[in-house]
Amino acid sequence: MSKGTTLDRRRSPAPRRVGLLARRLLAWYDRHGRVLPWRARGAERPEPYRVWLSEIMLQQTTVATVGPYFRAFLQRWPTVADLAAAPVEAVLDAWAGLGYYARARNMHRCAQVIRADFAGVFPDDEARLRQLPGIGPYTAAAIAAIAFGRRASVVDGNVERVIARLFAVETPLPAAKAEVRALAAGLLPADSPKDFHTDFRYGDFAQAMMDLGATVCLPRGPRCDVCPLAKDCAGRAAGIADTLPRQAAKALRPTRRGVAFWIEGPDGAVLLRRRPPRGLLGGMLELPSTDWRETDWPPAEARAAAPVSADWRPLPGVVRHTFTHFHLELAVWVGTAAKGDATNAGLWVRRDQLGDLGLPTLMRKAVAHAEAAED
DNA sequence: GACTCGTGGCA
DNA sequence: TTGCCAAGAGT
Repeated sequence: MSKGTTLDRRRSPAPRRVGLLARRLLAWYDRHGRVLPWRARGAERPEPYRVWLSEIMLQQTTVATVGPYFRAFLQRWPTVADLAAAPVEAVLDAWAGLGYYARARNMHRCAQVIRADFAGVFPDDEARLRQLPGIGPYTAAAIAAIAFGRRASVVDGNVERVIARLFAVETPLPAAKAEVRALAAGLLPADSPKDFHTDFRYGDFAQAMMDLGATVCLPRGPRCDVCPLAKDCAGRAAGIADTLPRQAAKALRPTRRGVAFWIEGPDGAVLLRRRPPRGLLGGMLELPSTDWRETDWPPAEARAAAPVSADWRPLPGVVRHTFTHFHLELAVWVGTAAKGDATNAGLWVRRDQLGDLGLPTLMRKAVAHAEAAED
């Protein structure tokens, strides 16, 4: 391949080249695109509800993790109206373990807006989708393209990586985001007279870009030998593809500490409570706990923070869990209380029902820690 | 722009 | 063990 044929980040490729590149990518997608539970087969378009549900779940979450949750939600709430009618606590409990719980709260609000303001029908354009709770730039574009065939530039983490390599963008993220978005938009074939009812498969193009990033243009060890865009790739030509995209240095994660209370009632039930509706693990069930802070908890201070008074027995060891921006070391104290002592402190749950409750992963670890110590 | 916000898999 | 990363959004 002669020099000067790769893509140049300083200017958009010519329209003819855009069209050829896009069709080459679609041809690759038709052969190598993944079969996924929410993806329509052949030329049909998937239901907007399925696309929306999957896209919310897939935010910062792997395909393998989402699969079982997607199927469970679809079975339990087959339509957006069913989801809107559910109590938000039921949605949160079904979401337990998936993480980023604001997604579930916003998704539920979104369903209610769709029902109340849109007669239960998803809007079919990017701008109106963007106004809905939990739907940001990426998800609005993805739904518009995949569910409605609209011309929309869909840029997720995969596409950022593909674009940064394809155009050899050496500016570190996140500063490079605007440039990457513009370059990605430049790869969409030109507008047809109207921006829909065209022949071009904008939805498949978006999914092709993401599949390419997920299966070929890998974060480490890109498989340029099987990439349909290799001969266009400026990063590969420069020998720097595997070093892109560059990333700004990330902050260190501090360690926070707390004490969780395993409180048994006289009949062996355990006291749980629901966390405040916003913030970390917002709206989720938990073992009652002190705040989580970087300094230690002297026993007297932890006792004062407990929801009931009891003759506490600290368990050996700690539960370790890492969140996005801090590590947590959670000690567990065991005590007993009369149910009357804990009025309004939470809800009593039988031990054999703890497994069905929809606890976030940290709390599952804490429960396991306490139960292991009881044996 | 900088933070906040989960979890599991992998090198 | 540690850090990185994954179909980002809200504030």
